[in-house]
Amino acid sequence: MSNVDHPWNVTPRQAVEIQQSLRGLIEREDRLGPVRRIAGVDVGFEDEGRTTRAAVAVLDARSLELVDCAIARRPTRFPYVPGLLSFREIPAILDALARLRTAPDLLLCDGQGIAHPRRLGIASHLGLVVGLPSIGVGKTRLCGTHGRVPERKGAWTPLRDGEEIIGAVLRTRAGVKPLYVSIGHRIGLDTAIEQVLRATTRYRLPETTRWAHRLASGPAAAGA
DNA sequence: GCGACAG
DNA sequence: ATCTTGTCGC
Repeated sequence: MSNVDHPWNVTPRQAVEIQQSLRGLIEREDRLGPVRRIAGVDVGFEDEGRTTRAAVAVLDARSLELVDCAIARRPTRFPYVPGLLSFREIPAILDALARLRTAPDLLLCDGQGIAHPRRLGIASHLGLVVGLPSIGVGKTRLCGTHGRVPERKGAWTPLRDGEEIIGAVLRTRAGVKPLYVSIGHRIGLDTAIEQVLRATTRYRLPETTRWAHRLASGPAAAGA
């Protein structure tokens, strides 16, 4: 479990420096064992943003049934800055992960993986810190360009930044806005797309994300 | 200088 | 992210 350790109580400027020092550690090819349990990770806010609530939902990769979950709250101490999302949300996510009783084999995060200006979006950063394979599943684009995506479910178009392919714009359901899938850590793009589709049933978002989102933004009673 | 800008 | 009801369409 090759973790990485660095401070979280930093300034936006220092955060950028940390990203530059970690980008080279991201592994863009498959390096994962059997994927039996997949986890959805998401964050919500309470008290007008003063409290960050992170949630993790572990699902059986085959049945997509919830097998474990955890929630954690902590005061918000980093602002929302495009490109620095991980510094705002990861601290609370680490608390939630520590509360799990069942370890997941793969992480699906809300937000980008390497489809990021410095190739270290929240999914990549989290995967690196916890030492687990991860995938970035964003609902909207942070950077990169792409052509139109065929309407059929499963169709996708590469997301590019110059000559580099930084992700895939994937249609998880016909007729709705596509998802931005990118390598997080220890997984190749093809496998990432495959895993996202495998976790998606009849909705636009994969079940992992739907579970994590309802746990992170649902009634305050959830998990309290 | 003028946009763009994950959650 | 969050504030918020109804409504158009398959």
